[in-house]
Amino acid sequence: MQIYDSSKKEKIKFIPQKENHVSLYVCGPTVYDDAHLGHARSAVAFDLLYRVLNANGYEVTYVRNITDIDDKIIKKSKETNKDIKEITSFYTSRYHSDMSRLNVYPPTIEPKATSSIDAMTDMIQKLLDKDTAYQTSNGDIYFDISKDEKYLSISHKFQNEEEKQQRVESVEEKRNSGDFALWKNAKDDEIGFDSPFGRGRPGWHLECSAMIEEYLDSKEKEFCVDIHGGGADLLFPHHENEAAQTRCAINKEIAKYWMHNGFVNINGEKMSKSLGNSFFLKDALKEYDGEVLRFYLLTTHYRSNLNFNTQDLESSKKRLDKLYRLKKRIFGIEADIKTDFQTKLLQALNDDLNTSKALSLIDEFVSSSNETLDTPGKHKNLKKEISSNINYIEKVLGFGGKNPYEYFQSGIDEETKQKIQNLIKQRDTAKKEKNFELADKIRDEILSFGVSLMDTPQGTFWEKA
RNA sequence: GGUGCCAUCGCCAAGUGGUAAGGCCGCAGCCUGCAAAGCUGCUAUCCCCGGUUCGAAUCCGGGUGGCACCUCCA
Repeated sequence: MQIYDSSKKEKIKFIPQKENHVSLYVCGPTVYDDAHLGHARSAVAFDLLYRVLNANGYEVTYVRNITDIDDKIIKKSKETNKDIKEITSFYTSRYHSDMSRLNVYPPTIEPKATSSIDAMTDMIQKLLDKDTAYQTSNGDIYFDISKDEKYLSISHKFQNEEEKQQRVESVEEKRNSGDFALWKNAKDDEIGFDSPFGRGRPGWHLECSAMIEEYLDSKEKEFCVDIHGGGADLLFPHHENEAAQTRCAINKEIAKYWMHNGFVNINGEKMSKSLGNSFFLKDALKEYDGEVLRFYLLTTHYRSNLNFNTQDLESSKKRLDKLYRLKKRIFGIEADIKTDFQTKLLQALNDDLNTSKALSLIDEFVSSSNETLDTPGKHKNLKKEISSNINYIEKVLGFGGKNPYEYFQSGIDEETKQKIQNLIKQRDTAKKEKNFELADKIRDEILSFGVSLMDTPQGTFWEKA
């Protein structure tokens, strides 16, 4: 496999530290609201990586955290007058159900920040002991970036002398303007955890370093994890700070490879809460099947930005529809045959997850399969190959696994389905009697349910339009 | 202001030195009672200007335009 390392800024051969085993850590969501498409993009991108690693025969330990203590959560708690725990458990389960709609596998381990407080305070203690961290008079603890010689080596952010010496007025006791909080002292009524340094809560960057050490660190190896991933906006300062903490606390680099996914843009601008242009995944899921959204998110290479628009989403739906129509044609046939197509598909994905290439291979596979199926004959072998290929597509790309009839009829209630079936029978009768005028009239009626009809030698089928 | 990414057909999008994949849309045809679905065919010289090279969308230099990070952010 080749992957693009966003810290080295080049595509390089992927070699895990342990043979046949990969440790993967991805920054997960802060659970204070529903997930938007951007969260979905990141989850889908790394789910794809997870699947492709598996397809290459690696055993993968995949950790994705849940940030369940944070200023935004506290804010939400105050606004809604709800307990923090209530908010975080609610949005965690919402996140899980949204992601499962997108066929995103659960990670191997999904630790919560609040469950790793001890690991975090241990790390802070190590940093305090080395004077790489310091406590201010109000009880907050900061990381001193000047103590880390390799600071900025991950993001390559340039900081000039002026900037380095510049003090942020609000925190006068900070040694360097770039110093970041490891521990925030709890004010009177705020939520807090007891620690050797007083009651408080951890800084955001700290949890990933602590969790990686707790769950993934291969002690005897050079790097804590093989791959560390997240959204491109996390490269700086989040990942830079994580790396600094780990480097200074336990004297090793946190990750061998860094991978960052691009954004979902709306009208050319990054989708974000603060810009007010985000929309919830759950709303998109009302209109489109989760697999359509997943397919759409995969049309653009994970590192590029994806400019959201419904025209392209529609185009993705049509491409996925075609795969499912092919699946209908071989319905009932199950097989597991190795094919050239599968090799090519994996090859494309092994090249830094080239999904555009992979998807184009699928289009060609669907088209050529249909072409052959259109010629007279039983095509028994071909059908087995098609079935195997679709199963493989589901395995590595995460779509195409549904029952094709259910896929096309999802969102239509039973009563309507029954009505449609009855009308189809009436139309069949009219057709047999060559009463095409009536048949067409009935078809118009059926179409008004928002479905389309197709007459085949096997009978008349309908699909949600 | 500092740092970085990007610019390929109406739309989406691969290709990163050897003569432009694929999809959507559109047009024509086959099939069909008519449709739908499916199939076939047709549609670009790669933002601009220089340079390197036998050869560049691909490398270098200079423009222009867009976006991101530097503050919470997938």
